[in-house]
Amino acid sequence: MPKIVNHDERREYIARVSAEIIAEFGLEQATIREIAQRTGFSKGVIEHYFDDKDHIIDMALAWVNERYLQREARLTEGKRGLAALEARLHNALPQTKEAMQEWKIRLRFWSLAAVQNDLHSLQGKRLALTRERYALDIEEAQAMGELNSEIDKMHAADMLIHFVSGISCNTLIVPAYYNKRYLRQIIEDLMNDLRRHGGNTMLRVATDQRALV
Amino acid sequence: MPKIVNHDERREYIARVSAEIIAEFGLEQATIREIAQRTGFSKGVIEHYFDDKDHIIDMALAWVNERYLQREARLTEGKRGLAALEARLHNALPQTKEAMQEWKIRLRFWSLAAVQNDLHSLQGKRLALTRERYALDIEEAQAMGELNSEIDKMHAADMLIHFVSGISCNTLIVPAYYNKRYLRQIIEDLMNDLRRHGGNTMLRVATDQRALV
Amino acid sequence: MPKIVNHDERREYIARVSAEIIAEFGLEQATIREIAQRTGFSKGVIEHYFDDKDHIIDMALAWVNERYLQREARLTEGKRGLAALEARLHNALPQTKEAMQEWKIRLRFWSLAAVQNDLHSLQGKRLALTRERYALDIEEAQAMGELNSEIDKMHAADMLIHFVSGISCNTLIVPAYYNKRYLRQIIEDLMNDLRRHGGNTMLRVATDQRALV
Amino acid sequence: MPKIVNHDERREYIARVSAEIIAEFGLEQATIREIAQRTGFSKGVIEHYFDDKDHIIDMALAWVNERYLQREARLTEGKRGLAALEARLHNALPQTKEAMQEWKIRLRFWSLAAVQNDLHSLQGKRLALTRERYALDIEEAQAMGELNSEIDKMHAADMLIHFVSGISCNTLIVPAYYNKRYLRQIIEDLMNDLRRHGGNTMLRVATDQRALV
DNA sequence: TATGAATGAGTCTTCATTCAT
DNA sequence: TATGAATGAAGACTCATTCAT
Repeated sequence: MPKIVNHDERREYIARVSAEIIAEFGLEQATIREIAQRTGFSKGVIEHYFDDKDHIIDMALAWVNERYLQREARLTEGKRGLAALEARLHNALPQTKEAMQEWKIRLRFWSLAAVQNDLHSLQGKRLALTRERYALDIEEAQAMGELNSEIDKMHAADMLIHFVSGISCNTLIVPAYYNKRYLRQIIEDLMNDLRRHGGNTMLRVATDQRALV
Repeated sequence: MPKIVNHDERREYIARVSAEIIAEFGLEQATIREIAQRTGFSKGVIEHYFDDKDHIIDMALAWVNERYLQREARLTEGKRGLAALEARLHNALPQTKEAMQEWKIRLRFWSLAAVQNDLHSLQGKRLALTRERYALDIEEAQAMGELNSEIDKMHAADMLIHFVSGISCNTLIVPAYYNKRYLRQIIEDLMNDLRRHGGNTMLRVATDQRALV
Repeated sequence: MPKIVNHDERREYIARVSAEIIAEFGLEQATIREIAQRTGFSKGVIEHYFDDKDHIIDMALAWVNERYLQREARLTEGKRGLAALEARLHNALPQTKEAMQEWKIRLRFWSLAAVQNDLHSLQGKRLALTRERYALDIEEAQAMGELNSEIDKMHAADMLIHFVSGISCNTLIVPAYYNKRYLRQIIEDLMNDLRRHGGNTMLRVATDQRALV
Repeated sequence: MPKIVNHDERREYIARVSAEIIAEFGLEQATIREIAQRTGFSKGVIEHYFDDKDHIIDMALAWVNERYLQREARLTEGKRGLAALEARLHNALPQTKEAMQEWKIRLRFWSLAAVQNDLHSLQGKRLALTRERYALDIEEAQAMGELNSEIDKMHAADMLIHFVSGISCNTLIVPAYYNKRYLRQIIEDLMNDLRRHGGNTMLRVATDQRALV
């Protein structure tokens, strides 16, 4: 009998290492050789667990998304309405090494999806799921009287997503400017605005703040 | 007597073609051979005008940004305050083939900058310039009484940039969902909100609207 | 207590499956992995019964030849002279799925033997045996008065073998042209010629000649 | 200006060397690296002149066929009827190093075509052309009174092709048995038979038959 | 100034084979 | 006896870059 290996575990491990390489050096550097070296396996082993390079890359992205979702689930556990929304935002923005890593990978795949139409449907599904989660928070917040009930939850969810996407992208490319304090403050402002004015203003949130940078 | 050629013109031409390839097929497909073929020049000529491949790519990005800025200048000419801001937003969002192309390239470079720290300063400068232009519109709008004077112009400009970045990214990867009508509506909503409430609400903007998609 | 397995049976089974793969997809596709998958055995088992890949391939060819010979024996049973010869020809030509398969494999090994001198002796022996069987039919036909006794049986056998080889090769590579009806007709013509003219023809040409080899 | 290179010439050279490798060691050994080494070019040069490996192999086969045809044209020049046919047969059979080489390559491609249906049409065309050339000789021989006019020229041509194919295959795999003397004798016998009996034999069998195809 | 010939490093992928379990 | 994990060599192919002409 051969050595017993947990395939899923190993696949996950390889996917994780691949994700790390992508986040640290870029997709181009995530060669099979590099992955083999960093995992400590030989090239053949990598092939053993994955059909081809694309498969590895897909799994790396899936792994990152999965980690992101699990963290979100953990952080929002027991929370509802604005509290859940706040946790969700904190989890999404690149405030930690992990989230930063996720955004680097996500951004790389976005740039891929931008020129490969066959990826639109996959990205569309992922986005729709995220929108649903945000919308649910808003809906609950409305039910709990935390938010103005006139707000269109789907649209608001979309706005939040755009916001999160934009901030995160800009944080990645100019991290010195949009630092952790900035991100924390943004979320705090946003939540304060939502709590105090029921979802008014967004643009005004920073008026009573000191310089951020 | 050597043939007279306009170096800058040729350089620009090559940069433009490179940008087109990147936007259409991705950075990976923008090989020197492909660029040579599409421009009609030989590989040697390409090299003659550029140090190496990175140089070509840099110029392609610069060319795209230049085109974007010139278009913005043209569209905002004679406008001030919210009118200028509106023109700026219209110009930025991927509503046209050109803007779409620009975002595809921009996104690709962001994903590069996300893993190459040496690009941060360049991107930071570009971002700062954009922020300035937005902030100036806001300042003028405040001076003209169009906007609440309590608004922090730099922060508001940042918020707008995040917004624009996020919407544009999402449009690129799920263009069927975030279509042109959606983009137009978003800008209209935003401007209405700014005009009516002096910069309140953002999240509420869509409550009195029909479904967007 | 070890599991009891019939080694020869298993070896034959593996050889048969390998032969099928070779006939259907070519020798290159007959990888150990593919053979393992098709047989349902693990790669290790395959190796256990065969020294290496060459061994498998050799056995596949041997298996095909064995099947061919057994079918010939069955079809010629109780027949002598021209009747036996006719059955032999029918059995050899690629008129059935099986014979077609055999020729595909044979052809592949011929192309191997053509560049590997160490295979000449093996192929020479196989050919000699075939020549013997054909020659025996001719000898019996002569004894029975079916064929002109002046015919050199070895030479005639050779001619028939060349004929069969050539027709079969051409049938493999242009099956639409040399279809089953064509093959049937060829054999019929040949037998008619032999029966009517006693082989005064192609087969007789060498009768007044010295030994050739 | 770069070095001027005659592309066709170089392509032909590479094709020739590839053909030599195939004939000497087999198709599998005709790797790009080997071809590069034997031609004295680098791997990149090979790529420069050919789209991919298949292209090289195709050209190698084409080159061999071309050489064969040109030699045939040279040898049959000024000849008609049976004289031309005899020259054609002499040219085809593997009596020389060159012809031997050609058959090795031809055989390898036949074994490929046997399992790749997409090659049937190509092989069919080549075969048809050969059949035409043989048929023309026969037609002229009939016109000149050398051959029985009842002979169906297309069928006779086919028979000759089968014969040539079969003899050549067998010569390749058992060259010690079917040596040059054997081949020479075979042709002599065949021609004698045709001259003396007007082809009342093998070639005539189908005359009183319906169309076969 | 311009060409494209030439190079060789690097990529993914396939595979026979070995071997620990 | 049996499994499949692991290895590493070798294949085709792509590409930026160099350089003679």
